[in-house]
Amino acid sequence: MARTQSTQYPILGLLCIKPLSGYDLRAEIEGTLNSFWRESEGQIYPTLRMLEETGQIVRIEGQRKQARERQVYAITDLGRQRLRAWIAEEPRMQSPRNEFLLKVWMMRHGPEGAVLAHIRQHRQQVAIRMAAAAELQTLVERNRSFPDFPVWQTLFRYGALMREAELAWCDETLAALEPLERREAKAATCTRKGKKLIEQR
Amino acid sequence: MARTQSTQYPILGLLCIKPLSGYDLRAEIEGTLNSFWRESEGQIYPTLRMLEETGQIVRIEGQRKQARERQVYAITDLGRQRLRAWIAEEPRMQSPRNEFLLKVWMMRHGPEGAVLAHIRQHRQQVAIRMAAAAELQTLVERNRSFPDFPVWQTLFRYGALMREAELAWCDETLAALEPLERREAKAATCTRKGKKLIEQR
DNA sequence: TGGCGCATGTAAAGAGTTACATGATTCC
DNA sequence: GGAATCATGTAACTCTTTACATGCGCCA
Repeated sequence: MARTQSTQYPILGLLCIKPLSGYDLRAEIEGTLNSFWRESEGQIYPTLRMLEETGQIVRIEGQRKQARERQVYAITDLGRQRLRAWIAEEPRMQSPRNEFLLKVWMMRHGPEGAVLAHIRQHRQQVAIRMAAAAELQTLVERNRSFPDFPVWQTLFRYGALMREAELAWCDETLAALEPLERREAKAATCTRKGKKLIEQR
Repeated sequence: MARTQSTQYPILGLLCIKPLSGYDLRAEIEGTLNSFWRESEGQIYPTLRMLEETGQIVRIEGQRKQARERQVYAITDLGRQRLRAWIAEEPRMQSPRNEFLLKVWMMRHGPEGAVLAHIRQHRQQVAIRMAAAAELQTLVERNRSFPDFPVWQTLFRYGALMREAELAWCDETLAALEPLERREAKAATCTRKGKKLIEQR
């Protein structure tokens, strides 16, 4: 048995705000939840069908008569109930799988400077996300009166704190490891030269 | 097509340090990589076999004659080469899937106080991990002369920075949301009473 | 002799990714 | 008429999880 499916919950959560189509859901997850949730295309439509079959959502627009007609779904009381129960459960901690840090950990087994380049690029990507988040936040600021506004604020804050910490780490680490790698690169070059000489004998 | 398998790389990385058995690998990943990598039990042994078949590791102890005999593996030049190539590739960013933050985002759709309780528990777990990391760090401090020591230091630092930010966020958020939820709980109680009266009519 | 830790493995099932196929509508 | 965007969906594949099976050696 694999773990239980989690795709359904962000869908139910979004439908709590207002009825949406599969396409909308995808855009919404991509656009506003993307800092802490991702959903792959091939997962949304089957999940919508499952949720409809189990009575947690209903189709309120589009009868699937015409092909590719826009289907809009709304959450039902049962759906709201299920979501409520899930929220109350203790969240399963995402066991992390961070390729970036794994590569940092192994940096001495990779080509010279490769991981330092990864760190520099990571720093840049974080900076870009930071700017994007700031932009999104100013957009959301207009809905100050929305009841979810305070919670959204805390999530922006979460992202900001993490990204700040990440940037600080990148700077620290580059400062600490760049001179080190340069020194080792020199040493390695010497060794290689030495080896070559020996092999040439 | 799913993404390419990543289990093999932490295994190769650990075997770069010294030869290990499947059991050791599991313990090592659980014990020292656990802040940024996880590996499920059922994945290690099949991966070891695959790596052996493709010549990236070799068995240097245990002939599989006796059942359940300890099998120790060492990395080969080919394995080292493959690992090197993988490290040089740009790391794929982990698209996040954070149930905890998803529940925070939906907190108004869950039972009163449930998510605040999650946040309090989260804070506690982070504090525990913080202490565990500090302990591990003092242990590692003894190997100052080890060539990987500077890199390990930066990884400890990464964990410390993230956990600090996480704790700060928990405190901030609890301070911001606790009074809010109390106020809303009161309002909701009034509403419910009102509804009941109406239904009793 | 019975329990615990070391140790290696297998099987089933489902979750999730990727890539592709198809068609409607809008706008130039 | 054609390109871009909106929109729904399927198929193949494989990774990962979970739970279980097996057996050795130690030691109280």
